[in-house]
Amino acid sequence: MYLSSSVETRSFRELCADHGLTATHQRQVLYEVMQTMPGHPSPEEVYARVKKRIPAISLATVYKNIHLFVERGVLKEVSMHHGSLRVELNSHLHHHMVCSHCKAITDIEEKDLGVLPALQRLPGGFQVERYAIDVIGICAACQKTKRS
Amino acid sequence: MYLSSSVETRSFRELCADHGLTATHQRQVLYEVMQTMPGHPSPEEVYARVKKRIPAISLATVYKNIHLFVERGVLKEVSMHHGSLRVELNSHLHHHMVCSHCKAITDIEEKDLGVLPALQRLPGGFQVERYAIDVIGICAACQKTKRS
DNA sequence: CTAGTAAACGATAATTATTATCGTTCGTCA
DNA sequence: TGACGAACGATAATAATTATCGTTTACTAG
Repeated sequence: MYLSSSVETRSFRELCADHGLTATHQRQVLYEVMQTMPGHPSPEEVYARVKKRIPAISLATVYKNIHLFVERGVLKEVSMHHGSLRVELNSHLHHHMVCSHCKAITDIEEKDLGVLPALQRLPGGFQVERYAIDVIGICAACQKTKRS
Repeated sequence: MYLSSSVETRSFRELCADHGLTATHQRQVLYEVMQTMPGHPSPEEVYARVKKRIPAISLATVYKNIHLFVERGVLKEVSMHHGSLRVELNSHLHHHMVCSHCKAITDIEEKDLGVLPALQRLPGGFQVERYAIDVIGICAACQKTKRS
């Protein structure tokens, strides 16, 4: 298995170089497939698509590369994923700061966020219940620990 | 097993009545335990605490009641949970509308949200990477389907 | 206060999602 | 081209969640 040398390939190799990734055929197909999936696919859905072009690919490879891509900023996860459901009492209005490194969740008061989005007419007759804002970044502890 | 008739119990029964739930001992303890957990506990963590007061309780009961409480608005989930990881290409700035009924995710442009939160000094030296805003509500399709 | 009935419970099997392991193959660089 | 670490594929293992089902409980009417 080898990489072709088309224009698309060249730019994919650049993308990998920019993000410190080695360029493999699997990663290229995964990336190209993602470009054809405008929604918010799950790993299984991505796997199904990639499998059409690389029938021998392993689901584990898809998972590993999705995580790598997210880590390096090529992909992002749609809502923060904490491994398990997290709940809280539905009391006063507040939002969350989530550490993208250690996944720790801290409350933040709505007023500390500054100006809030105004409730407007939203597309498609969507009936708004509430906003949930995640401020994603690196917590103080992980900043000290340096580098991921 | 029976319910005591303390003041706390009376208000818990009211809470259940308000949310259309039958008042059971397990639910009362679950609710009281949640009041002592200010963070963002997982079902397992809640289970561990509840088990101290009701050693015979089943993990399944904790899951079932957490879901019920979330459904009826007594609890809320910290980040939307889609059953599996969801990813998207990290392209232009946008956020998401999430249907709390069918969990469908739709993109929404940042400008369509109205005013955005201003980046301010955040508590604890948290270094912000980005905001992720979920507009939670009921999508048009689920509004037609009426009532959950 | 007691019986009837639907809802809730507990135990546990089953399912889903994700991660770890490990022997083989590939990509990079000298 | 050859060495070596990274990535891959297969698959076992783990973690999280849900389904099933027989028993018990809460609510209502009498």
